[in-house]
Amino acid sequence: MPPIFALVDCNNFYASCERVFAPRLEGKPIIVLSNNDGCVVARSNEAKALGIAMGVPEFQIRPLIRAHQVQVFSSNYTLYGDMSQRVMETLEQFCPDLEIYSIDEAFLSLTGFTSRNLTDYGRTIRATVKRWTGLPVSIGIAETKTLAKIANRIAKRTPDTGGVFDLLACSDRDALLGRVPVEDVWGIGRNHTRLLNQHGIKTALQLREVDEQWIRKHLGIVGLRLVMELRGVSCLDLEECPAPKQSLTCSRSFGHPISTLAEMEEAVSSYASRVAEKLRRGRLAGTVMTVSLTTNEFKEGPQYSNSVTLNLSVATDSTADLIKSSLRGIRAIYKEGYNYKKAGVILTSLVPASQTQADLFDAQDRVKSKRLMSALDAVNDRWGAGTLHYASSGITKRWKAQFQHRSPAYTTDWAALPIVTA
DNA sequence: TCTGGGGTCCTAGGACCC
DNA sequence: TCTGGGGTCCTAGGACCC
Repeated sequence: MPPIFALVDCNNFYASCERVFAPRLEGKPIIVLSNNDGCVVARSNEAKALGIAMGVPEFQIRPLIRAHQVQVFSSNYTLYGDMSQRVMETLEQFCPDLEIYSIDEAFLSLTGFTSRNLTDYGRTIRATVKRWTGLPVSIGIAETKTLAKIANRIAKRTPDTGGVFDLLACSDRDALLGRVPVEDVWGIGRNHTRLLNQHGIKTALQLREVDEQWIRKHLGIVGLRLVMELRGVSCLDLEECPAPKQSLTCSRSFGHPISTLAEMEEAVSSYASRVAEKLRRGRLAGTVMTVSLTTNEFKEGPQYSNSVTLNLSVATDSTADLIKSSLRGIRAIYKEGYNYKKAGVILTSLVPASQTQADLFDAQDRVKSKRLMSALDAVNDRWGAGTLHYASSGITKRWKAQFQHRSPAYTTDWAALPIVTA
């Protein structure tokens, strides 16, 4: 049976999540900012219409924000993560074969659903998600994932589709592909766009017709797959079981520049703690740690960035171990005389925690450490992240990122439940 | 004053082995 | 004169994604 994919994508996801809990903002421009309230990472349609671009720094659009009373939110990942889960659970009711592709997107396999009118089925899905979660979605349907992405884009931009577009049921496919700029094709980024444009390839339709040898040479195997997908040959399967994670990162910009080793040690050790928590949550342990730091490239003055990779010799998920290594790393690369903007801790060579190798020369009491970590996680789950933490992570944390416009955790914290007044 | 964070996959080139 | 070649593993860097 030939495969059929649907791509379901939440419209302006973060902005829409904020609006669900602030219905007075219906029809108003909304933006959501990145960590530290740095850049715009989500915009409602009204904000897009004002010309606010994705990724612009907030300080550059302040006059626009004031002039049009744009509603500004800091990002609230607890809220978005919970809303995402509700959307995915709803989709599962309609189609058990589902791949959660990102926080706001899922691919469904509609292979074998052809006895139905797929556009109608999509409309039912869309209406149900809206009713159960309050969030608007768009749905694109086609015989490959890459084409489903394009169908989704058409659904989103063409109001009379009612938010659902089935490329299989469409008679003028070539005309539509001819209107899709090549940079909007899934898998074509800035650099490939430049290369393709230099060779006169400007649309999805033109990309589809490119010679296979040429594409293999210039865009590699990934590019070749992409072209085949545009031709309707499915090369990317639905991946229902996510592959095990290969790396785990905590990297953050500071609330203000750091210029002392002591403060840098605090930050890095708190990032290492965060990585340790994520490891334990995923029942993983890590063997190789990379610690990095960097100054602010947007500023004048001397720049420095560096990283160091440490082999931990034994896979671990212990906060104490990881802090110790992160401090060793940061001391190796820290140089006096710079204003640092950001640091990070990355763990790689991850293995399931149950399969960690015992090291004969490892003198530590692993059982004791494990009990300590369980207690630490339990307290922080119950009383809030960071209730218990290692002293090396600092008490004042002056370097921590700022969130001036954060909305409450409406759906995950009893104290923040929205209140309905009659 | 103020510019995010967290991932994956592929490729080219070097080291090493036989 | 003229000095192999193929396979594997590892790593750094590039490109892309949301």
